[in-house]
Amino acid sequence: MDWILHVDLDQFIAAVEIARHPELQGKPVVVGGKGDPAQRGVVATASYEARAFGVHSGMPLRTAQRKCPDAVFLPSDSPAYEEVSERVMAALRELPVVVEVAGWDEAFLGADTEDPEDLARRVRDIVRQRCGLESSVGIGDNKLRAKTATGFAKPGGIHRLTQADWLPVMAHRPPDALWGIGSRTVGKLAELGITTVGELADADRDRLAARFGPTMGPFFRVLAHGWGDREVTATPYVAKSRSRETTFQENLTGREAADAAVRELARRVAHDVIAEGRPVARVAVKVRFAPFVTRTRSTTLPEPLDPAAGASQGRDESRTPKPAPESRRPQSQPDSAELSGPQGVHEGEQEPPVKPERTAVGDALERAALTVLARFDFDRPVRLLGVRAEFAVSPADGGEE
DNA sequence: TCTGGGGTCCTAGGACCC
DNA sequence: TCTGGGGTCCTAGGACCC
Repeated sequence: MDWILHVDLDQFIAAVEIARHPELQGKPVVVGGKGDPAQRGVVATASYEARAFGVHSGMPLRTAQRKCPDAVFLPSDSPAYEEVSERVMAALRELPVVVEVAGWDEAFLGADTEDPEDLARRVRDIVRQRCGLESSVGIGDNKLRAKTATGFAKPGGIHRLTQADWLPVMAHRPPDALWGIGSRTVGKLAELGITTVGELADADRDRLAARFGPTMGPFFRVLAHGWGDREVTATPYVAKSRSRETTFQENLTGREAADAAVRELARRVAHDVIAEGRPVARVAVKVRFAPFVTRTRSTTLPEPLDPAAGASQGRDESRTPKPAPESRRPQSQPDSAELSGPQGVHEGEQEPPVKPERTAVGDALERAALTVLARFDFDRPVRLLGVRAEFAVSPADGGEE
């Protein structure tokens, strides 16, 4: 029989840090931001010992320190987590299952087995043996139920949830117990008199459609019944966009500071885009003004900017005074490595992760981002800036679906 | 609770075209 | 001149997830 398993690593990021700092075992550990609770940043993951003090993901580091003054604070080190994550996924692929990666610390497994609990034990064993990490496994007859089951399995357990026990288990819970419903939707549902999964399952489709739109409304009802997708695919995930953003330790004031910061971000995005080698169709800029108002503006490039195609790109030639220094051919190896002037690094700002090399794609992305940025008013202090590049949809994977 | 960083998908209005 | 209807693209914003 076909089953779907959902594996989720327990306190993943904290567990990776504890594995390489064994002296932290058993202590409250909080990972996030730059690891300095005095600075702006939020908790990425807290160890179970820290959670006992009320610390949880998304909480400002400052707050976490107030709740748990003895916690050890560590900076977030994404390359390290990525590497461990890949080892975990490789371990899972040793089993007779189809592995669909669903994030750094989770995956869906498709399996044909008569004993899914036994398979789940083997999953936990192999992840522990190969990577030294604990995990929890949900078993279901579709992805939603497997994923939901994992919540009941944690920490370090196994739980099965199917059609037969979905409503008995879920009906009395609030709607945000459902994967895909968050606090905003809970509020709007409450206005309709819907406060539980059971009530949502019985709600009128048309009423939901009128409130949430023709797709989302009926979808919420479907979720409440625990209905969903059973397809597990090993096809690697292909990103639709790449972005970089920074929250400044001190708010920025004035257009010039914003220009400099956006240049730097555009260079970093260009670096990622070049590594990907796929054409960019749109460029967006995000500005978060103090206190916390976020605005996004974007532009479709006159023609897709192709890192594999050398010069000519992006911005309308008419208004770019000089032709971009052509970075001809090998896109993975940019030519003249030259810093872009007194690049706008502010006070305590970021480690420069990659030297901003000058490339045709970088130049074009920078110009486009600056043009979009120029459409904002800078009458308020800025706490965050971001630049995003959206890839052109290739005919091959585009169109349908 | 003074709120990170990296993503995805849906909605809705306006422009534009036939 | 008081006026239709449909399709598609572009843009901004909202919501959610890890």
